[in-house]
Amino acid sequence: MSTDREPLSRERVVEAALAVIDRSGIQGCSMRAVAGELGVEAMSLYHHVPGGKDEMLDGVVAMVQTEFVEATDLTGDWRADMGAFSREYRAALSRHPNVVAMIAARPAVAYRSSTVLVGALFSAMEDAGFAREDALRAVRVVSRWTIGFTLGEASALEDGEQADEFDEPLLVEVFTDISRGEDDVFEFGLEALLDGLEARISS
Amino acid sequence: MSTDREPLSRERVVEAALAVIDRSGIQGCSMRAVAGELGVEAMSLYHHVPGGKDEMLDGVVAMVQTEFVEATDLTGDWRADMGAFSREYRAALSRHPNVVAMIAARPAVAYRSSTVLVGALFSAMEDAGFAREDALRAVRVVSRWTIGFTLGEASALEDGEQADEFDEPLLVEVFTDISRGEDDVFEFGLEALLDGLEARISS
DNA sequence: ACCTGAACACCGTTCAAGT
DNA sequence: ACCTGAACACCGTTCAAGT
Repeated sequence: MSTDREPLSRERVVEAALAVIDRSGIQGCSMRAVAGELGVEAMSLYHHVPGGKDEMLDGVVAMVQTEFVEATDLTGDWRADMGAFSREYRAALSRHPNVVAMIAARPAVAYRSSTVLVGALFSAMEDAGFAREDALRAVRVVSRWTIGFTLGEASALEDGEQADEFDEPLLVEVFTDISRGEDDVFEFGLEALLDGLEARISS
Repeated sequence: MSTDREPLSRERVVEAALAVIDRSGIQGCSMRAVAGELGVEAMSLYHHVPGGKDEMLDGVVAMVQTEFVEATDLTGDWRADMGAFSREYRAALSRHPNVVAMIAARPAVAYRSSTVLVGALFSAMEDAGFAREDALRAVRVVSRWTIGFTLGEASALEDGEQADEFDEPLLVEVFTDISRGEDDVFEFGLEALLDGLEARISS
């Protein structure tokens, strides 16, 4: 009721865009649909997002990224913190599966929104004896791994229960496995990666 | 000259679509553009790709995937083969950077096109003493890692030399590092991951 | 200042019609 | 059998006009 008359703002536009994307995917996120969500005409949006659709989608990425950054508590222990980084990242992306592909395609926006977190991770890793160069590489490796994992996860989910469609027994096994234990595979991969990184501590 | 009169076929349509995507991105890959590439009207495509644009894009993913599968020589040594899998995958995706995001969003098509390869990898890993369950997990972890890495790489490239745009010194460092050594970071991450997996051999 | 109607140059896709 | 013209219901975006 009263919210109907709330004035438009950049934040409200971006929020509405995220709501539309969560509900109907990126395909369904037209300027007209976002405007409809706000009870307004499409052309009104351009006053609050002058850069048009691109700027609006950048805003959505930044918003999801902020959600994850704020949920992540750091302890100063590099291994615990890198794990928290990856797990909270995956959790935020799982809440917005349709946004994952957008984040992957907008690394600049993503990095910008998580500077503080990444900076703290660097410190923890250097304290633990990593070379600065390796700390830089490790953060990129883990964050890309997390995005790649969550992306595959989100798409496999979307593809649905195709497992029994395949005539190849191996594929049936792979896809059955996929739909059964995403959490297990995530933890398996994350721990393997962290083990491999730990072996690279140089001091 | 003579190719102008070659009859249309599913394969020629998919080839043309890949050419358009490589040149102008997914955005630029309209049915009209692909038809133009073939000197034909948009509506003609539907006779060879009855499923429309979606089926055409599935075909593009399968074609790039096949390119990578055929380039990958296996030795029977799990670690060498897993490395070859990841490196050749990255190489094929780097040749078609605009296709990476499409592959990530179509895991079913991707798996279907690489069954033989994945099957051989499983055997090699079981021979090396991995539990079957861990071999399944490892293949998914490495393939998603490779996609995630290449995706970030392709997008960072596209974003261009934004490094000096940032006011935050940490971001400048991260982005400078990004544009300098993608190969180094890839090898660093891949070896760390393989080390972590190797530690999980159970026999 | 903030919103909008009409218009422009595009989309993917259908369907009846041409050869 | 294979290709196409015209048409439909959509896009993102601009711009002049309304309040």
